[in-house]
Amino acid sequence: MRTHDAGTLRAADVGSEVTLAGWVGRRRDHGGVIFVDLRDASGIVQVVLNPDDAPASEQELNSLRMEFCISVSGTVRLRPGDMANPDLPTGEVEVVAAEMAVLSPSETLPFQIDDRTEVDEAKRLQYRYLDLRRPSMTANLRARSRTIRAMRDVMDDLGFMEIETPTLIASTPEGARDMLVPSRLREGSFYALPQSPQLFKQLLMIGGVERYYQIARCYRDEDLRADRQLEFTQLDFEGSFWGQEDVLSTLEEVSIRVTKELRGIDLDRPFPRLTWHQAMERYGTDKPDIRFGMEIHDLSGVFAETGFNAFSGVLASGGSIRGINAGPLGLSRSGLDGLSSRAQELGAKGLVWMVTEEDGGLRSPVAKFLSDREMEGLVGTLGAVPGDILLLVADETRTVLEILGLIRLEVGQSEGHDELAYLFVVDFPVFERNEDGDFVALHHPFTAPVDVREMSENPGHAISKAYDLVLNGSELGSGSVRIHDPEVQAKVFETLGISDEDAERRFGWFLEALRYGTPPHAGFAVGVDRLVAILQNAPNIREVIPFPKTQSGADPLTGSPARVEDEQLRELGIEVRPEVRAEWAAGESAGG
RNA sequence: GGGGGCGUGGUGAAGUCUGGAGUUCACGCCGGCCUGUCAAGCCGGAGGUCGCGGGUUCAAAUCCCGUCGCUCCCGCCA
Repeated sequence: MRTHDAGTLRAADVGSEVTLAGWVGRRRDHGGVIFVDLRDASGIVQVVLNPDDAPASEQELNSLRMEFCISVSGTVRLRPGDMANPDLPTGEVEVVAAEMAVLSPSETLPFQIDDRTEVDEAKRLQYRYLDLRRPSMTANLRARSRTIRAMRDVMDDLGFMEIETPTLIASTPEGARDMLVPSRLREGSFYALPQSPQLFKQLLMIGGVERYYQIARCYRDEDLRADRQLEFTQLDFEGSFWGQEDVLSTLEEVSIRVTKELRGIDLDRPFPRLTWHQAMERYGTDKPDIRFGMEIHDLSGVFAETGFNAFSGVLASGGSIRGINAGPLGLSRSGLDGLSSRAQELGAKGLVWMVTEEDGGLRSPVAKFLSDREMEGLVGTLGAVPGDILLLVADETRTVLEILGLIRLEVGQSEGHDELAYLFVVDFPVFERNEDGDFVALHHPFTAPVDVREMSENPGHAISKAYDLVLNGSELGSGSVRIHDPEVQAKVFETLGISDEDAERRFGWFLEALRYGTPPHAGFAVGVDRLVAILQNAPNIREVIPFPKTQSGADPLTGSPARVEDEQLRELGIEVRPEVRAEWAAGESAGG
């Protein structure tokens, strides 16, 4: 149907007879000659429709509109005179049409297909097939494809085998909510869609596979965010006779190859590393953006003897005072007060700002409560120079770090991702406490502790062989050395408060599998959507997912999720509660 | 579950704070002119219950209450 791709034509093609097909990007009708920007997946080339050449009937030529799908046969020639368009890769040439045919006309578009205007996202999703014609979306899809191919190339080079694991699995009520799928053959029972292939890839290790990977679709039924969808894609891999360094080095390989592919730059290795504890202390988060400094400093020593009640009270109750040097932010008094109220929104009692003066003194609403020695200590600890703005929070240490971590991002983080800062965070704790004070696994309960005895005796401080890959403040993925000893696995369940009975019921099959000569193994999962989004400078992962869901989990194009026929429910042994049906009825009568 | 932002011809925006005729700008659409433009240009035209419902008022896009949708964030995401 065609001989060439529109976007590939160059001066070297001059004189060629070509047949192209694609869409009318723009039409410039001069009454006589008509110029059409013909767009296909490869790009754009200018087509000249001259009525003197009678490429089609006059009526057909005049009927051409945006996004008509057409085919054109003609000759490639250099553009005459100085009419080359340097903004187009094909700008030196044009195709003079001898024949033009409308393959498929288009109705007037619901929105313009154009990267310059930002159309309401619900509208874009409703007409996603049109949205995908926009050059930025085409570029994102291509980048995603190249990313996944580069990942497969790396994994193949390293001797990994690609294996598919099931997506209809048993629910293990731990962690995120499972997406459930009712079983017809066993009424009243449900499959779960996997949150990750975790247990299956461990079974593959026990099965002697040694090196597995998969581009795996994963599902978590939790609230959506800019970087979270109900379903998402991970590069999931696992290796036997492997430790942490094998995994991290593989991750470097993958990141370097993908970054080279999409950005054309060579990353240095090894990637920087922080322990979880360092990350929390210096950045107030386990996924620091290290493209900029503004590190958190402990100022409790500076204020040990302070007469400022707000600070001394916090210290007396075991909290701490910490701060960042935000540099010369260029904020007004009201802007600074805005930061204070933002900190309060985030859960701090307050945030104190100080501006460093030319004479080394500090201007601040609380300056009058501070001694000269305290001010000197502040300026010294935070390395402040005149004009620098210092932001302090006093509270329970955990709160202080969290708030300063968030404020640091709000005042310091740059908008896009021109610069890339990959980082490994290692030495995560095995457990954290939930709101009830019970231990829960910070990573997942199959993660190996560094020291089993330490884990039993002092679970709150035990370190695990778990690690994260972070890029520009985003968690790209997590992994760990897994437990291969059933005794250790049982101890972890015990510490988590899972009884032997419970563990046997939920994971008995897995504990049994561990007893048959399980090799030591370790692995990781990289979030493909997040990685591509960052490398493409996209504001959220929906931009790199062809058909994403809205924040309420809906697809405006196909109407999912949707109700089903009562007959379907009956077959599954499922009933919709009467109050839900009442809501449906109310919603239908209320309308819009 | 909670907090913030947004919703105005087909699209994007201004107008909303401080109520006074559906006003304005750009794109698109329809018609006309135009044979070298490339976000083509010029002239003319059509097109909107200002998301929806209620309230206040002589008067509501504008103020108040509720609701729906989209979005960002907190919770949640082993």
